Amino acid sequence: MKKQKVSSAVIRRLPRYYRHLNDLHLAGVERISSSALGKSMGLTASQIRQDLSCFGEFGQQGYGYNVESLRGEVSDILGMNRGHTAVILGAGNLGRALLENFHFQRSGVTLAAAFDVSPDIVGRTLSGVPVYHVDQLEPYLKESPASIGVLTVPRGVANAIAARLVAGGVKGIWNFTNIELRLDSTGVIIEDVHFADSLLSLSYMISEEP
Amino acid sequence: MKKQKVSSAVIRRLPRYYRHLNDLHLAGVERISSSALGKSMGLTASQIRQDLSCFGEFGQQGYGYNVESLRGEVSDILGMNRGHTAVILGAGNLGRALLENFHFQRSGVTLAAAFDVSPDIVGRTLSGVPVYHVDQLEPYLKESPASIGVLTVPRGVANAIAARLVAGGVKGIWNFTNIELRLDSTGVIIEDVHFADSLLSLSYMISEEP
DNA sequence: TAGATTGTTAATCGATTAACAATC
DNA sequence: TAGATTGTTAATCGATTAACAATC
Repeated sequence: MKKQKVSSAVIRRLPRYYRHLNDLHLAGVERISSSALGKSMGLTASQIRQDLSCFGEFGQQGYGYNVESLRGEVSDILGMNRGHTAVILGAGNLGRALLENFHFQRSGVTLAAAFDVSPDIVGRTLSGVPVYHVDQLEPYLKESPASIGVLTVPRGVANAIAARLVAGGVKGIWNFTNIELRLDSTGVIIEDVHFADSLLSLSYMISEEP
Repeated sequence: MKKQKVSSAVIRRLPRYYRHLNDLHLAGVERISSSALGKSMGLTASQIRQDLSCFGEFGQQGYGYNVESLRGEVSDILGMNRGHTAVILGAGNLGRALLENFHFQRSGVTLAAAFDVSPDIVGRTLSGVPVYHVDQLEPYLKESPASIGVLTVPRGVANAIAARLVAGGVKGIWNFTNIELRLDSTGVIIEDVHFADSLLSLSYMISEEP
């Protein structure tokens, strides 16, 4: 087990490893070599072995990797078994789509509550998740700490709500607003999902040749 | 103007440049140097000049860059003025959230139509966008070509619908399903938005220290 | 003119790939 | 045992940073 900083390129590949290993497991595959896994993922065998070696020695010479046990290792590495909990801030269209459709539990995260300001939904329960008024955020987090805040509020209040989440003790913010949060030096991790950036990259790639 | 392949690292930064330049413009800033822009974006001045030099010479010694004109250049590079059109496949929760909330036009893309199978919404118009039955996809695209297909259908039908989009002539697929589409050698670009991967990366990053 | 800042070339750094001894 | 495949070290490749002449 090495104890050097893991590069962000590796971190970005870990969820893909998990996804592929899970699919292989569901398909009944028991063992796989780095070269076979590489072929199916579009990576080199070298890269896979190099990546995994950041975290331990999971394979066996002459055999390869046991799919189920490697999947377990990767899920541990990803923190899927840490019992992370999340709260959603903003139950508008996008917040609700996530709440009702995205399977947090499949990533090992328990979605515990949602917060909004609209009287139409505050007090209701959506897909088993209670919706509270944003005023209740601080007392709620005091009682039920959460490690992740999902930010799906309007642009204008994003930074203010983010600051309250940080004060409330979350460790990470999953940011769906299209602004860049400024929370320097708080140690809180921000993971951005910038739809517009993604669409613009696609636009660039399909625009190249005439 | 160099004519060498632009690395994907640069492509990923282009939308951020656009976003920052747009904000600066809206804030009334007229000119900016690479070092000032770098400071505000968390990049080195060198990197910004290096990135921009892939596409042309947009600055002036001793002065820097004109914000408005550089914003225009970047929007051209990104293909925002190419008149791209998009269709959404799948008007369930996520598809509808995109349709009703995401401002395609701000990325220079016109959202022309949505397709679904549910009798509840086929035939309706949501946020000005007509919803047709998926059966109509082929005749629709023949009549009104689209460059981008937004894929928000259930996992099970994703590959089949993607293939139909490709056959219908789209140049890119904005993929929100959590599978990896296999469209090798069609030349169609796939841009993935994998929520689960993003959340798992965040989970990893907040799980490191005990 | 003097100061500022570019575009570009060279140097450095980091990530990917290749090679191979170890060993199941 | 022989074949397969690992983990790791070394080589290569690419991306970022630094330096600087050119020039507004």
